[in-house]
Amino acid sequence: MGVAVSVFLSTFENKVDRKGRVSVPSSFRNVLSQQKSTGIILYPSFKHPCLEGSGDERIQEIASSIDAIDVFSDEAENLQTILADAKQMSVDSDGRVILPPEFISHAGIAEAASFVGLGKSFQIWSPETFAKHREKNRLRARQQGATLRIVPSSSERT
Amino acid sequence: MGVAVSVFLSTFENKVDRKGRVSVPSSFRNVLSQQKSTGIILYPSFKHPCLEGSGDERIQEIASSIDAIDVFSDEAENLQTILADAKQMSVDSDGRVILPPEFISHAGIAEAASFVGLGKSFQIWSPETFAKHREKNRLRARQQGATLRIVPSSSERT
DNA sequence: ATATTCTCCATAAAATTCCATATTTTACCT
DNA sequence: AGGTAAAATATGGAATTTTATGGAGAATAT
Repeated sequence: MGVAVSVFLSTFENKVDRKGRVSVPSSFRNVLSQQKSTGIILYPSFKHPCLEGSGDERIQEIASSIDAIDVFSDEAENLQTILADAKQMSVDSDGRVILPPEFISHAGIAEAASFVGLGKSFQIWSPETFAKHREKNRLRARQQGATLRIVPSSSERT
Repeated sequence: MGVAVSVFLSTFENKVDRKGRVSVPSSFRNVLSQQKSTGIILYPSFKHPCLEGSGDERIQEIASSIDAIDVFSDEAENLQTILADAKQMSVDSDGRVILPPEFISHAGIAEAASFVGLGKSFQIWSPETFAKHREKNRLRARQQGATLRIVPSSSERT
């Protein structure tokens, strides 16, 4: 396996069996193991009908972010909601996770699930729903294209 | 091989076999290895029917850029679209990459692919499509009188 | 005991590595 | 400069490994 970049990248569609099992894309598993994550954290997105996922160190960052902001702000409540709804899922020896029923219905997932890489985190969508979402985004990105401002990373990595 | 320049330069046309494999021009591979890239990042262009390519440190920059801005902004989602569509492809021991089916159809590639050097990055086109694109660009440049301001690159990374 | 969850195994499909060869480029020698 | 040998490149195909996925059996809890 090529020495994968340490970010969640690209989109993969995998089947969900009747037990709610679905394979985590192998490249995602590589990122997770590089992050030394034992499992993955999942929580329903409050902006979209999808699930947000990440290695378990990411949730630490979210937790710290809460302390850094006004306790009674909307943002604080949003973040607290994340923690309240988040679940730690284990990845089995075959590289699969089990999506809990609440999560499946929140994302409207049926036969299959799309794992969407977003860098430091990823999302899980119903493939059909994601297709629409992606179209919308691509259209807007094309119009705003010029605003894709890339920060020249001055030495990332640890 | 001449003292390799550190930018992607010139245009090369190579054949695509039925598995989607295509040789990366050797001069491009030199640039990549100089950047210490293990593979290349590819994603479909917003603007054109072609693929954008670069060394894989670029994706690191995009991922960091997302963290630098408001997570829920349009801009963040624009950048995320790139990550969701991007793929890291490894260059095999024979210097080839595999173009995934979605990419091939986005660029309308069939028998062959043109690698077009753009300096810091490159594009991959269907040769026929690129020929037309090139003509159009030439024409417009002639009409508008292309101007180019050179930025005196003060120490261009190592 | 029964239902639910977790492990383990089997297989098909897909991706990756390896090998062979033709063509081109570069180096070297006379 | 010309010619030849050596190296590098591009390209096709085969073999091997990895991944995804379905199902059966073991463990656990109710």
